[in-house]
Amino acid sequence: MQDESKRRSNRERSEATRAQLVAAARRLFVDKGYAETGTPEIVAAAGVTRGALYHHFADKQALFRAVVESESRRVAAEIEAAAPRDMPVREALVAGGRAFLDAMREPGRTRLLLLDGPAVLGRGDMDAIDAAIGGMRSLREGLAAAMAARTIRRMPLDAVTLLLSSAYDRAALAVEAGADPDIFMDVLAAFVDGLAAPG
Amino acid sequence: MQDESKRRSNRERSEATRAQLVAAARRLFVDKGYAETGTPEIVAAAGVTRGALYHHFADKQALFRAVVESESRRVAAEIEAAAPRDMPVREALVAGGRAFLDAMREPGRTRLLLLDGPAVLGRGDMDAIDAAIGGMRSLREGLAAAMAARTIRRMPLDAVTLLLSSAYDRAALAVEAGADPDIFMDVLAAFVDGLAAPG
DNA sequence: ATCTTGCATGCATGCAGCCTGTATGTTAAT
DNA sequence: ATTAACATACAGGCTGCATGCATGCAAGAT
Repeated sequence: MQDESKRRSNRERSEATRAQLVAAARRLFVDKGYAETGTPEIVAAAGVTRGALYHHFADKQALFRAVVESESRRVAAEIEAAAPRDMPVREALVAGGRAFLDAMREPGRTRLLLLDGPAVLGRGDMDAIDAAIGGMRSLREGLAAAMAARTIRRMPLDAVTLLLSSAYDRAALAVEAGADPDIFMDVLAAFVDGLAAPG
Repeated sequence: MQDESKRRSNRERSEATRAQLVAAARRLFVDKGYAETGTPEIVAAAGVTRGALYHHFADKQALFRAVVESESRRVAAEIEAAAPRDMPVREALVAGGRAFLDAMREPGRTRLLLLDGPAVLGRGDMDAIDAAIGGMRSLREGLAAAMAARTIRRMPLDAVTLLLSSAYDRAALAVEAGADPDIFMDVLAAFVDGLAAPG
């Protein structure tokens, strides 16, 4: 076993420190919320000092943003794994929705992405993150495909995406609060089917 | 002009002080957000001291809750004025939705009720406020009437209410961000019509 | 009816603890 | 030698509480 804690390159050190900070921050932000979590607590959990934190991140909010982006990426990955692009459009929408609700049951995700995220980063920034790397991107693509295939009516794509995405978000919150996922899946499916093209 | 600033009864003093605190807090919470607004700033704007604030409210969060409840009541009042109980059910749903979007254009309401509210008070408390005194109560009643009249299908009422309410919320945010209200009204109407009972 | 007496209410001030962001110092990589 | 990666120390601000004071108020005594 050669010495692995010393003689690290700067790149390695930075990446390790950043990862530890993001991981520790995620745990604490999830457990206590953004406002109630102090940077002294975060750096203690990460095993570094506040100097390291403010070397790698501009401020506490920037660290939070890193946590949110990481989490958003994971949710999107789970959705895309469950609803690949070559799946039939309606089936993909249902499977993607189901995967989203499942992914959001991972503890802390609703708090990070749906409660603290919008309040701390602003709705505009959260929408940008969601549209770029989050689950909303998948939904938008699915709806676009469904419109192209005439599975659902042609409607303003961005507006439909935003509103449906919002309904999915609220369903995730309800499920975490103890509601039955199947009931919400059914209602969400009814929403989508209600947009079906006539004929 | 008789002396009106002195010799106030205790009740009058309390109500005046509370009202000034809530009004000043509302302005500042709207302008800068909950976290960025300090109690020294609030009491200065209200013309009182921090002692008065902590005499009337348990903490900063309790003051925020008072602001949110007041705002929620006003939104609900506007909705009920536009969609009285004796209106035909589908018409009432549309009129109520329109009134909600209009009411939410009052500056600051989206921030108070849709961004800071859930983060500061928690989704559970915000849902409780919304269901008890806010716009969600009207929506729930409208949907219940529509189901009873077979205007829309019979579905789990609470789930439908929650998801539709969430879509309306997101529409309000989009409108405030500059989107065209008519587009979102159309999409929301399509959602409701998609739930129409067959036949 | 008025007066006094005791208590509760409404509020002001000062304090203790904590947190954030920055500036400065130190060690290790390049 | 120069710079990156951190550690430490400091300044300012904020929250919640504890204490102190003045006024309203209720009830009995006169």
